[in-house]
Amino acid sequence: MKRLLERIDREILAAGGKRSRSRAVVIEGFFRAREHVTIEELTRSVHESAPGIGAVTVYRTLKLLERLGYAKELDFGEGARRYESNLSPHHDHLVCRQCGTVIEFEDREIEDLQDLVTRRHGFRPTAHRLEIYGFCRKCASGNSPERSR
Amino acid sequence: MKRLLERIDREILAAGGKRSRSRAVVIEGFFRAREHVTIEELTRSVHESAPGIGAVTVYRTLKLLERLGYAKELDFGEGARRYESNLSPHHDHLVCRQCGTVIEFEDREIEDLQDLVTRRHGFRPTAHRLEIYGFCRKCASGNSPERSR
DNA sequence: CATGATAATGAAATTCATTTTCATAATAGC
DNA sequence: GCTATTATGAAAATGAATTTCATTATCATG
Ligand SMILES: [Zn+2]
Ligand SMILES: [Zn+2]
Ligand SMILES: [Zn+2]
Ligand SMILES: [Zn+2]
Repeated sequence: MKRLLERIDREILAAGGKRSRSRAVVIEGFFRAREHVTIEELTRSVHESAPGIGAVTVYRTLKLLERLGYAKELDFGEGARRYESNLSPHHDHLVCRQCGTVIEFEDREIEDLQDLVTRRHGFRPTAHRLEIYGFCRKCASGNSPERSR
Repeated sequence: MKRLLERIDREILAAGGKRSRSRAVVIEGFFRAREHVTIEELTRSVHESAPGIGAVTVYRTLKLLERLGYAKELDFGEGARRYESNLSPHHDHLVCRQCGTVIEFEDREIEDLQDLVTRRHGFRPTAHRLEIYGFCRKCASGNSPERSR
């Protein structure tokens, strides 16, 4: 973690930026937070140790991390974006509409078929999103837990 | 088209709704519009023949069509939703980030693999979205046309 | 064809996530 | 330390979508 934060700091400096305490707190908070976190959730968690940090800084810091390639913006159609760290390899998502649980999956075959499709259309892909919505095992089986997020 | 509009009218009546001129104009406009239309585009096109119709009615009518199963809400991450008619069979989208062109595709294998994935996780799927972003043939080859939408 | 009940409309107001503005504070490099 | 520049946070602005509400249109019935 320390290494990671130092590396990001160096990249910010190299890009003409400056270090800042607030931003460091947000970045560390982001990597400690669970995946698929909303700005609002992250802001609240950051406020526990640093109440002075404005939500705007959280917004700005996540945009920055995204630009640097460390964060990925997600949109599960809830009205507010989520972010996940981009350290783990590419994956797609199963999103439970009942309890909000998000299951990550990676399917090499699907990815390969996507490449075939784009090639067939002369399309040069830069990114994709595959989300499957529905009900997770628990919620599908009737004993639906509370919506946890 | 006439048949379709009558059928929708009947379904609205059956559901306790009433007919309305404005709504009929919006619905017809929607089915005549090109696919993947935004509310703003549809409102503008509707205004050409019926300037009095408020955008709110367009919003409401598309929500209604969605509830009845005739329209599908899309979100290509542009900040405004798009809608497409739900008459054609399921398909997914290639979206060009340069010119906005949207190519529809349907890949039985990908769909089947998605089913496998969900089953593997005990997940009961109700919907999915697969969008591949990048550059269409024209834009990838350099002679990038203007952004058309 | 009234008439009363209910649904639909449109303008304006509201909501809510996100972005922008701007005055102030912090940081880097000298 | 000094200066130039970047970062911050509060407040304001933005913009899509929704809600409110007074008015209008539509339906069923007599
Ligand atoms: Zn994928
Ligand atoms: Zn994920
Ligand atoms: Zn599909
Ligand atoms: Zn489509």
